[in-house]
Amino acid sequence: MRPSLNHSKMKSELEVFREFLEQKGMRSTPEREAILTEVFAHHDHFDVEELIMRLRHQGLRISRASVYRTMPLLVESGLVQEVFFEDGHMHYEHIYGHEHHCHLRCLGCRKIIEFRNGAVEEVEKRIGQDQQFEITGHKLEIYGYCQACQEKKD
Amino acid sequence: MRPSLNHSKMKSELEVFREFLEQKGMRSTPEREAILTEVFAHHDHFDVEELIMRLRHQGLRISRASVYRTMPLLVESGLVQEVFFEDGHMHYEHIYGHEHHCHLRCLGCRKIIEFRNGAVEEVEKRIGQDQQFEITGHKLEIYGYCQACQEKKD
DNA sequence: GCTGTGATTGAGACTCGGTCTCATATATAC
DNA sequence: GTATATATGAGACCGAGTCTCAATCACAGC
Ligand SMILES: [Mn+2]
Ligand SMILES: [Mn+2]
Ligand SMILES: [Zn+2]
Ligand SMILES: [Zn+2]
Repeated sequence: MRPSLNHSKMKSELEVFREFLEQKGMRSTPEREAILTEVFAHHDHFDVEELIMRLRHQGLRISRASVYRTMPLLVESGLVQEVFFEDGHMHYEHIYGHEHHCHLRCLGCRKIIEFRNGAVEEVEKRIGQDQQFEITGHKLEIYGYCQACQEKKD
Repeated sequence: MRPSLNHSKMKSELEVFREFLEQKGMRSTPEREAILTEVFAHHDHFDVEELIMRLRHQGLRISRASVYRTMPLLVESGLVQEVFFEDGHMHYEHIYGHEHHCHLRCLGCRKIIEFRNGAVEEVEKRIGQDQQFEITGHKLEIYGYCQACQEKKD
């Protein structure tokens, strides 16, 4: 599942990113735009190493440092989010143009299943009121074993 | 909030840990038990560095390696859980003897508020059925700004 | 279009959380 | 008590991510 929103009247991610950079007094560069493009070229949960490899595969030699420098910008602009920390490094996904979703993770094979659920938004709202917090978001991960991995355990 | 369960007929964490180690063919050692004791001596979200400092403060010189080796055992035994990854390292809390809770985090001052909520358990159960997963747990974090930090932003 | 200037890039040094190695020490079974 | 397999500690090592600095480049102003 990767439900997309109706894109008809949305800005492109490139437009959003350019405006974000401009409004921060930062420059739009070929490196930053190539990274953005590559991030939106795949629908998956990736890490920086994979991203660099994909860029290389496109013939683009963008330095590690630039990729690492760009990730926080993509996150701050709201185009991308950190999904989870696994195997000693962070994993990301692009979110612009997609409905909010949570993750179900198999502890056996590490498969990830995405799901949407309104109840969590309710909880979020109520806790925000209770605690006088201005809520900006949430992350729900459910852990368990997929059917295949349950059978493997016998 | 750190709601405790009724401890009257519960095993102590030390008993649980000893049984866990025995059943894994591992040995109970003064180092492991001192680490366990220190972890249960404070109700907070700590990192390994803090834990080592606390042990030092008790006059105990347990090596970094031993502490790092013991953490996964505490997690695997269900006595402790990883709470979140922040500032480049993992944070933990002891959970044995405490009801499950989730975390509300202020992105301004990094204050953490714990809360309990039954709705998440419902979601967990339903998603497990839908996806044929055997669920073992979940982690819900809500992000936002506490009242003080909202005011600071003006 | 050209220029000037401050932002950006890339190479590689560096940091630091966490792991591994191996010699020494010790818990436990007999 | 002894044997032996497991655990510890010191420090080397690893790898994700950051920092430095010289060279490059985007873009505002002419
Ligand atoms: Mn996802
Ligand atoms: Mn907690
Ligand atoms: Zn699985
Ligand atoms: Zn705050």
